[in-house]
Amino acid sequence: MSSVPSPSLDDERLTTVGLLFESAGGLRRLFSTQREASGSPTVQSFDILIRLARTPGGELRMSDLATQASLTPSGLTRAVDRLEVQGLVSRRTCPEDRRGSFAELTPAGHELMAASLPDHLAQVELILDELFTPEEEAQLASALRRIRDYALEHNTSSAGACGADDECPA
Amino acid sequence: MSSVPSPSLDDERLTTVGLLFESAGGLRRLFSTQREASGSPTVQSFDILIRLARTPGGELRMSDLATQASLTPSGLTRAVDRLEVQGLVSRRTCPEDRRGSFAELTPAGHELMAASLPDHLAQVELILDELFTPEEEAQLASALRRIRDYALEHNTSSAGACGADDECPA
DNA sequence: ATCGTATAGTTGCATGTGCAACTACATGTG
DNA sequence: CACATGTAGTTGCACATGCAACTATACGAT
Repeated sequence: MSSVPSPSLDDERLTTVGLLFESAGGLRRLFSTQREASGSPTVQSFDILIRLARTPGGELRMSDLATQASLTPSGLTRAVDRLEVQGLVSRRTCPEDRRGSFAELTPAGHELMAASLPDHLAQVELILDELFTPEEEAQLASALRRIRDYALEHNTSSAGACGADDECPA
Repeated sequence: MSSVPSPSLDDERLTTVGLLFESAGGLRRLFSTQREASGSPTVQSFDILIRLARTPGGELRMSDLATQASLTPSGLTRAVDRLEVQGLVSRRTCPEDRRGSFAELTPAGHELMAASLPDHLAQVELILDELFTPEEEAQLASALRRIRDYALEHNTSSAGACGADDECPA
């Protein structure tokens, strides 16, 4: 009967990991449906735009942006292509390493973010403030940051281009 | 008072949300690369399989599985199609509601999970035990569960019918 | 009973994404 | 300097996913 001989199926850690995926996916969908109503760009596009907007200096290397957006270099190339066609982002060749490129918001991109961010921030605040106390939110952010940094460290071997954590706002 | 046009860009909550996406994406990639080495199914497939394996009774309605796997009904249909072709999952028509279907692991599916789970669990334990104390992990799980439940409650797929600019009062 | 509406799931089509191969530049070694 | 090796980013191709439209079943009203 008990064709499942592994009690490990009940392990709480598997639940935690499953919850991480579910919460991220669910939140993404939630943002997606709201965004759909306001005619704003897609969630993936918005994720890229907001990371550019939140970066001090306003520009990011393609590879860094790819990491932050959880995309492969190829996926990011295409995503930035689309944003460039829309006039929201522009590429700038890195002068010190001519292989590399920076992505930065155009004036139109900044405008769009300025127009979209209040709604988005309001929704985020509504959710987090309802679910968590400030301390709980800080603990959550800390825990997630540890997971992210672990993944960064163990994924593409050398990902240290970002210098310190604090340089990456998200 | 600064010249920054949108001070809201510095909001910590945006960072938290960004971390949620990054940590989930990073972890998914991490699992993906390890899984690639062991010749096991894709991460998306594995996510579906593990959720089936961990469900008491061993079967889930397609719609429930779609929600858990962060997929649309259409996406899940295709995913289960692939797993069915591989002989890992089978469909069973729900006797009480003939519109619905259950998905359940086949014997081969159970075998595969029994073979794959130890490695996966070991990796998960390695990560979580290194990053968190048991208390911290429980807090993290609790926080994520709240986010997931919030998203579940507010998504309902028909909520988009609100059409208003702000959030859905639903 | 019959109709109209709602729900579960599946398919056509378009798009986004990843992997592998490729180009362009950089860096180390003789 | 020439060459080999490594890195940043882009493209071809294949696949997975979402949206909208559709089928089949259930449920409620008259």
